[in-house]
Order: sequence, then structure tokens, then C-alpha cells
Amino acid sequence: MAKDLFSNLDLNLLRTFIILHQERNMRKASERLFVSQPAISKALQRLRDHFGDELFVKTHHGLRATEYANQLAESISPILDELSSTLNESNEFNPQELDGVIKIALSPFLLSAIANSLFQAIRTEAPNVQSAIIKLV
Amino acid sequence: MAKDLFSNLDLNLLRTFIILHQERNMRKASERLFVSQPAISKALQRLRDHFGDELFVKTHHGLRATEYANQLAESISPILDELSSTLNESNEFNPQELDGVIKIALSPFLLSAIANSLFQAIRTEAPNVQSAIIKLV
DNA sequence: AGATGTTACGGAGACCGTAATTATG
DNA sequence: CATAATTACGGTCTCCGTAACATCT
Repeated sequence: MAKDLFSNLDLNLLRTFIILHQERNMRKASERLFVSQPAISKALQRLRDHFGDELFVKTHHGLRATEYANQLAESISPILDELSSTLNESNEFNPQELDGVIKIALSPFLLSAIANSLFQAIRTEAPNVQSAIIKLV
Repeated sequence: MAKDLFSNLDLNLLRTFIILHQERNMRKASERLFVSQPAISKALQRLRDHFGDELFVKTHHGLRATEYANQLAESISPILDELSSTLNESNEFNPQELDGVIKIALSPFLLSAIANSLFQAIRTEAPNVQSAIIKLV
């Protein structure tokens, strides 16, 4: 293969690329990214150079995405979204750090079936939780 | 929320993080990333600062990953892998560039159901393909 | 001593912002 | 003319590498 499009890439440029693909306008993109508009232009030049494609061509109202850019955006945008949520959620739920009281709504039928194992699991995973109140619905 | 762990992150650091998690040794990581070993140390400091966790603690033979680091690696490593393959493969399959003859194996039952639309699709997406031979199985 | 990670320090380069320029309607 | 992108240019700030230090077996 010619060269690795991943290893040699400044990953931060992908953020700019995605925003640019959403906005199709450098000024708007620059506002969303809190940088100047020429900074976006330079970033796009780097992206073009890296991928060997124009990616976005100048038009009347702003930019038009090339087919390559569309495919690229379509494939990497969900990945970046997933990365974003993973980074932000990974830390937010740690049962070990839970304490106080938690309340769970449950139907009587389910309750009789799983209440015991549920209590066990909570006691194990979140030892600092004082008690769990189960509300019937 | 306190702060966004994605937006404010230098994504390139994640590459260092993954390698570091694989090697558990700054010297080896530095070799794989073609940088000096102190550069890795600094990068790790930035990672620690960003995530608010030690991530790797010094030991006799190198480094030991914290639980946080393990969870982080476990969750983001497949995402980065996917990003890597996507970037490198996205360009490799372009139906427009296909030519010659393609062969497709298909059961008679399926054949009768989709043969027509299949031919149509191929003709449209890959106009340079001369013919498609469908082999019954 | 030999391996490790950390700190200090100086320099090179990347990146940005302001301003001027070009292109396009 | 108005809006948008590109280029020029100067400055800063990040990041790296060399070297010195610290720690551990």
C-alpha cells in the first residue's frame, strides 16, 4: 500500500472535517470550533493533502463536498460519535461510587421473579448503596 | 457536566495511550511511535491531566495500568481500530472502477427473486463491468 | 550497573490570528 | 459590492530531543 491513512493523520483534523461537512461553510465552521476562518482553510488544506482529494470545492454560497468527502464523512462520522459518547459515558457510571438510596420501579410479576438476584447484584456491584426501594407499578 | 472529555482532547494522544497500554513500557512505546522516550512521558502527563487519573503507575519492570486505564483501553481501542480500517479501506472498494467479469453464486430460489434488480444495480453502480455470471448452488 | 520513568531546558516547527488578496455571484 | 476562500506574514506556544536526575533491582 502507498501509505497508511491512519497512522500519519493528525486525528484532530477529523473533527474539523466533520464540522466542515455539516456546515459547508468555513466561517460557520470556524465559529463552531472557536478558531479563525483562515485557520479552517489551512486545516482543510492539510486534509486535502493527506487524503489526496479536494474534499470541498468552492461555490457561490460556500462549499460543495466531493463524492470522496461524502463517503469519508458517512463512514467516519458515526465512529467519532461513538468515540465521543464512549469517552464521556465511560466514567459516568461506576457502581462502586454509588451511595445513598436508589429507587427502582418494577411490576409485581417481575419483582417476584428477580428481586432476590437484583438485591444481590446491587449489594455486590454497589456496596455503598444503603438500600434499594422497589416501587410497584 | 464538568467538562467534555471528547471536545477538549488532543485525539492524537489516544494513539499514544493505546500503544502504552499494549506495551506497558515507555521505551518500547517510544520506539513504536518513532519519538523519544521523554516525549512519551510528557504525553502521558497530558493524558493523566486530561482524564484526571494516573492511568499508568511506575513499577519495577515498567508500568502497571490502573483500572480506569484498562476500562478506557477496552472501550476505545476497538473504536480506533475501526477508524483505522475505515480510513484505509474506504477507498479500496469503488464500484465505478470495477471492470471485467464478476461471478456470483446464488441459490435458484434467491435467483428468481432478485436476479433482475441485482443486474440493474450492478449495471448502475459498476457500469464498466462487462457481465455478471450467476452460478447456481 | 542497567533498566526504568521524570524533570530541565533550549530550539524548531506547527498552528493561529490579523490583514491583505483573490474569486465568484 | 458582498460574501466567501486563499495567501502572507508575524508571533506564540506546543511539542520534541538532548541531557541530567531519580528510582528501583
